[in-house]
This record gives sequence, structure tokens and C-alpha cells, in this order.
Amino acid sequence: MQEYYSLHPRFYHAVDCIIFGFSGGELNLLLLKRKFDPGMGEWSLMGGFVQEDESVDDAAKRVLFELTGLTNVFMEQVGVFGKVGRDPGERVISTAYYALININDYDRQLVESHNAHWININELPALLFDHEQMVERAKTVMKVQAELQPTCFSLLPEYFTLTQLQSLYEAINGAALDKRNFRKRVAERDFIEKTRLIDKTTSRRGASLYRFNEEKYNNSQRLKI
Amino acid sequence: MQEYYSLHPRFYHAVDCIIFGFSGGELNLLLLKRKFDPGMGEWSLMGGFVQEDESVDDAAKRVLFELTGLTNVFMEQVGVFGKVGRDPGERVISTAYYALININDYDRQLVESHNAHWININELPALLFDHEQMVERAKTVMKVQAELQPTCFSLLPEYFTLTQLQSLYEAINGAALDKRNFRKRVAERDFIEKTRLIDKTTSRRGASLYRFNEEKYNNSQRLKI
DNA sequence: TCAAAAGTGTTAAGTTTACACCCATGA
DNA sequence: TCATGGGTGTAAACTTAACACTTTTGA
Repeated sequence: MQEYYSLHPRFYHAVDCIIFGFSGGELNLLLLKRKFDPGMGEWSLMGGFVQEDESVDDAAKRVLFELTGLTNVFMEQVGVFGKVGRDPGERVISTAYYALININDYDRQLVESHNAHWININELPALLFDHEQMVERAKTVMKVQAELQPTCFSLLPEYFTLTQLQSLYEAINGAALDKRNFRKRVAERDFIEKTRLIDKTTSRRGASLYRFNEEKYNNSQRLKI
Repeated sequence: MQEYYSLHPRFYHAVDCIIFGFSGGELNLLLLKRKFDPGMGEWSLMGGFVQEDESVDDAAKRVLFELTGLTNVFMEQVGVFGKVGRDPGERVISTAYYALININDYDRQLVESHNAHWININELPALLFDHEQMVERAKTVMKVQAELQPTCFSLLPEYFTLTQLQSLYEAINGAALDKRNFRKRVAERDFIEKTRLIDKTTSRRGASLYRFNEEKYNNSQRLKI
């Protein structure tokens, strides 16, 4: 019985995080300019190794916390990357996760100390190992999820304008949307609540601030915007 | 540099296969009644351990081949299952895959020698470890994929009737479809080709046999049926 | 007073749904 | 001749897409 396991090899297991932020009408990824080997000087995703006492999902949460200081972040598995030579140093199997964070909320000191930077998703540099494939798959998975569920509110502050929400949808779908049609759809979804707050920072006239009501969403049947 | 890796623990890495087959208008899974420990006598998914010289994806293909004798099967990752105590014997991280096979095509001797059986997806027994969660997630992922791409043809023989195709869609979606509307949609998709062959086994009159044309599908923009 | 972003309805086109009967055949 | 599964069209309901001007206000 003991041999059942011990006949087989064991592997390091890493997690790598594709961290999405939304700012200036564009999606960005939080990437590290590595100050350490392997891959010193190259761009990479934030990663880490799974430890004995934690699940793979917990390792991903820990790694995200170590970089951003954030907990309770929307995070989902992208997939396993397990090619034999993907890490030239040692055999490492990695699980990629994507995270959606509010770009105003993270711990700037921590991010700076890791030498991490927000990079526009349309201007990504070459990345270490197979991290570019991870990013590609994360973009696909993120779009599919955003279609199925209103996950994208995790990228916005608690209060947001409809112009911000629309430009987020445009950034995710990579296509312009009609303003009147978009607002009509939003008005039909009662889980997107208009508040009495006005944001005067983006226009002289001011724009109404809206809020995502998760409870109402869970009670509704509408799955997308 | 060497310490970069060796500070961290290593883990066994398994793959587990959720194998879908379609027969008698119903989806079925190929499950093992285990003849060995751990979990002797219990029902489980077909699984195996990743070896030094193979990628995780290749390990899944190998394991599927060991059970069914099939290669070139449609297979996709479902996700990583990495809880600490999920396998009570040792710490094992597992990647689940789902496979869609033509239920007429597999190697019956191999399947018998593994003590594997086709079980209706709506009458599944209790399963070992976290295999029930794997199956639940595989069902969800399979449905989403089937919506996005015509993956389901992998479950059918090369030639099939429209009645078979419709009952497959009904089994996947768990809902009845209107025959005329379904056939109208099929007629609009030119990657589903009518052949001059007639299947006389299911009715006296006989039903035209159709075929999935992958090349036409790749050249078309239509993503679903 | 004007620049800049916010806000607002209607119509046509397209898609989806609902629905019932005849056909061909072998037993 | 009849039981069985195969095959076919239309109209109403609903959804999506296209489109342009007025409002508010601070500088």
C-alpha cells in the first residue's frame, strides 16, 4: 500500500497570478520586473510555491496577499501548466490563477518592494517561462466568466459611474458599445443600483454613482449585463 | 539559486479523468469499481500519477489510453484539486480532465480488466475522495464548452441522425428541444453535412445520416448549434 | 458662453419561440 | 393497414441594433 504512492515521483508545485486592474479605460496586469533568479531582469507574473500545510487555492491567495496586501479578492483558476521543461531550473508544475482587483485599493509599498508595475494589457512585454501562455488563457477565461457572471464589478470601486462601467465592458470585450443601449440594459438589471451620490470629478455636470448589489444579484435570474 | 527550489516541498501529482459517453439518449460516465487500495470496493474516477518524463496533459492522455485504448480523444482540463487532506493516504495534488468519447469505440477488454462500468450521469454512486466535486465541475465546464464550440460531436459516431444529435443536446442541456426549430438551426450550419446514407436501424422509414465537417466548421464563424 | 461629459426614446431588423400534421416503411 | 419514427413551414413575441440631440455646469 505504501508503494502505491512511493513508486511515483514528486514535484514542486507553484502558483502564478494574473492580476487584472482597470484604470484610465484600460485593463492592466500587475507584473514583476524580477530582482532575483531564475529570470533576474525579466518580466514575470507574481508566483510562489505551494507549502505542506496549505491547499493550492490557499497558496494563490497567500501569494496575492504578499504582493498586494489584499484579502477576499475575486480569484479563479486558469489552469495547470505542466510541461516538462517549462521551468528550466527544476521540474515545477504550476497552477495559474487570475485575480480581479480594484486598482485603487492595493498596498503601494508592498508592490514597490516587489518591483511590480501595472502594464497595459495591449502592451505587454515578453514574459518568463510560459507566463505569456498563462496570460493568454487567463484573458480568455476572464472574458468567458465576465459573460456568464458580473465578475467585473471586482475591478471597480464600490461606487462607479455608468461611463466607467461601460468603458470596462468595452475594455473586456474589445469593442465599442452603444451608450443608449448599454444604459437601457443597465436600467433593466436591478442589481445595479443608482445612488444619490454624484461624481463631479469627471465632468462639470457630474455623473450619478451606481453600486453593485450582490444580494439582489443572487436573487435575480439575470446572469449578465 | 539551488535553494530557491529546495526550500519548498514536493508533491505527488495525479490526473483523474471524467469520461463522458452518450448512449440510449443519456450521458454516462465511465467509472471504476476499485479492485485495489486506497478505496478498494469504492467507485472512483480513472486516475494515475504524473511521471518524470511526461507533461500533466500527457499523463491524462496516457491514463485515458490505459483504460480505453483510445488516442486522439477530445480532452480538456477541468481544474486542479489541491486541498491538504483530499487523499487521506498522502498529500496528492490532482488535475481533473474531462474526455468525450464515442461509446462504440473503446476497447472492451481493457475496460473490463479495470473493472470499469458506464453509469448514467443522473444515477451516479458516491465516489472516492473529492471525485464527486470533480464530476460536478466537469459537468459545468463541459456544458459551457459545448455552448461555445461543437465539441459534442466527439460523443457521436462519424455518421449520426438528427434525432440522435437532438437527444444529445437535450441530454447536455437537460431540457427538451423543439424538433422543427432544432432542425432549422442545423440546416443553417453548413458544417453539419447531410450524407446520402440512410440509417434503417431506428425506424422503418429510415433516417438520413449526417456528418460533422470540421474543416467547414473552422472556416465558418458560427460557434454553436 | 462654451466646451465637455451626462443623459435620454423610437423604430427597424433580426432572432427565437410556439405549434400540428403528413410521409415512408416493414411487420 | 397500421404503428413508428422521420420530416416539414409560418406567424407572433421578443430581443437587439442603429441612430442624434438636449442638459448641466465650471471655467
